[in-house]
Amino acid sequence: MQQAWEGGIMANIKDIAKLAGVSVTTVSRVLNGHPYVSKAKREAVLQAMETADYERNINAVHLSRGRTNLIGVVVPYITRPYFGMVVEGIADEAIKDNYKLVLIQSNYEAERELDALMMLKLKQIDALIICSRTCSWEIVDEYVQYGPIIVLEDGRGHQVSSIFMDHYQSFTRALTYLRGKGHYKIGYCLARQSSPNSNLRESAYRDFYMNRNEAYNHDYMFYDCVQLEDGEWIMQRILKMDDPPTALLVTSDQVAAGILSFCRENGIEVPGQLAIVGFDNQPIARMMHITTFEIPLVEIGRRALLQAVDGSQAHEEIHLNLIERQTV
Amino acid sequence: MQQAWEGGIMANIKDIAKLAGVSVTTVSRVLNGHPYVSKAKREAVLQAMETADYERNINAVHLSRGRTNLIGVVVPYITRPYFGMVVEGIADEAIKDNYKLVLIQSNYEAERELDALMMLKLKQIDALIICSRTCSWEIVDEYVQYGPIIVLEDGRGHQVSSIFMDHYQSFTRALTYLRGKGHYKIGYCLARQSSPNSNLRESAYRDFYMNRNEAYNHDYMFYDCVQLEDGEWIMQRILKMDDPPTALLVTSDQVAAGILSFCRENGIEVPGQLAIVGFDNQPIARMMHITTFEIPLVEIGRRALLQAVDGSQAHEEIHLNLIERQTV
DNA sequence: GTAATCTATGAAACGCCTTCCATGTCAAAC
DNA sequence: GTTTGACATGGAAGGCGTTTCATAGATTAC
Repeated sequence: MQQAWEGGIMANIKDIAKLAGVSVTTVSRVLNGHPYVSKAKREAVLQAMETADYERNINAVHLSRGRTNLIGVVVPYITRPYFGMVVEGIADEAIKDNYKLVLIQSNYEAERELDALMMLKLKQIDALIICSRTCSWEIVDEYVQYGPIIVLEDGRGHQVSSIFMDHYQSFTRALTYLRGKGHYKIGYCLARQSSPNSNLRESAYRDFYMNRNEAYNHDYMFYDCVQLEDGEWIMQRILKMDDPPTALLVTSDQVAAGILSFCRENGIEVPGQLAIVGFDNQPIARMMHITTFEIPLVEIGRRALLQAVDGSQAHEEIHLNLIERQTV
Repeated sequence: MQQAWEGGIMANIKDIAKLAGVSVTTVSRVLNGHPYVSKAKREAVLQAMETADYERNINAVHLSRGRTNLIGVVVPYITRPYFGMVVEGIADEAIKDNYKLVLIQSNYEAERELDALMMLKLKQIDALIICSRTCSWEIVDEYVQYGPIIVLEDGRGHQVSSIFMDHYQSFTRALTYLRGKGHYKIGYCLARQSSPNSNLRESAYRDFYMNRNEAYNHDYMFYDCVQLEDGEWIMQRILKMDDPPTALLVTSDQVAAGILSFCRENGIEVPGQLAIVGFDNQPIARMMHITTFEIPLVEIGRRALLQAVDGSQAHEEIHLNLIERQTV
């Protein structure tokens, strides 16, 4: 299918070659900045491109090279600030390396993630960054042969690159910190019940109590806590308890903010009656003075992109810092 | 460049044709679900594809078709909830139509937006949705010939599709509403000083006061207000005023939330001392009971994608509804 | 002075799929 | 009994760069 061009037809490399009186090879060399082109011919080619208003057919380049300079990014929901920040970092870095991003919003549906993996297989994207995995490792492992896959969770033991946080340690630290402040009845709010990160956190919690030979209350565990609004039902449930927790580890500042907001409106003193530790250090945590673990999400996004471009396998662990503010 | 394949080489359509004993045309027909293929051959082809673990080279398809099923989306910052919600809508709808998104974060740099326009020209994307424009109309107009361009602002008079809000009317309505509540000293907080949407709002403001032969105070106008944190400096400035505004039109719920939060912490009564009207109806507005104009951002994103796919030119105007809560 | 390099250049192969056009069969229509 | 149209199938012409290989003159090396 020929392309429209002002006054005729979109020029292609052949036309340019003819116009400049050289071979297509030479034009290609000029196009790609290869050496071994005489100054005279280079100029003739540039002139011809100018005259014909030439633009490379990028799809032909992709076909020929077998690469697209496109990198896939899978996020469950782009509206969640956590993922927004990661994508921001990825996008910032992508520009520098002349990559573009293909955004795949998975809604945590395996099928959509599979779609993204398939794009990698079909070489529509050069690499894939999975910000929160839905597919099983078995499936992901099948696709590593087609290109770099980067995950934001502990990927050691798999042929992927990964950049992940020390959730076990952070949770342990948070628990110790709260214990130091006299809290024994500590609850937590997680996002997905059985995500890799959640598992890590739950083991940290279990171990913390087991190591001390103490029992813990299953009512203090909340799942599917992801957004502001979730603060409300969490607190409603806590209010109904005979023996409510005195502290809450909340793995998203959004949820922490929702909880805190509810408390303020309902006269529940924070940290007096309820201490709150958030995660992420999002703007809202700063605004509401929430004590939280800082996660350098933008930076993580950047590094993920670099890993994607680099292609060599690596595993980076990120240590989180606790920022003490006013909710503990 | 041949592709690796288990035990040899990635099969291509020719291999399949040979394996199935048919022509490549027939294979292509099966691949694309065209009619006029006998059941026997169709099955033979499917069998062959199975055997050879065939996958189409998507880049070849793109080259051949001159389309990529990719749609570009330009947003200044993906972390801003406003754009996050729009992109969410776009992504939701894109999946249904089997389109993927290429995300271009412009940071309001014209060059990056130009990059996106260039992708359209090079047919790397089939259409482009510009959520907040940076380039001049002259430039955009040049690129409409290469494919559908959709803008989220009033695009009437240009060869683009557009979906936009009645900002003039909404602002007028908000002002009337506040006046009805006894407010004369009304200020506003805008994002970019000279964006199309801001201009609309400023004219509404000016007209409102001019029509009444009243003067207005230039100190009451705040620009570059986009995120939570901006609430603070806005309020700091207001606190320093001898004659501060009694009401504020804030064109982002994020900023409104920041302002409200500051007020609560500093004993400024809302709406007693300061009334606040937000825009967007984001989750945070619901949580903080902010009176706000609802903008159906996700739905707008959806429609934008539909316009992109559809390709026919259209201009949709969206009317905003005021949601009365507790800040006026 | 001759071998080894470097510089320049182009033909042709390669990446791979879609689609137009031509051809042929078979059954329904008149 | 012939015409018409639906159904089937394949050849070949696109769509367009990149890259390998071959060739040859110009230098440099020893």
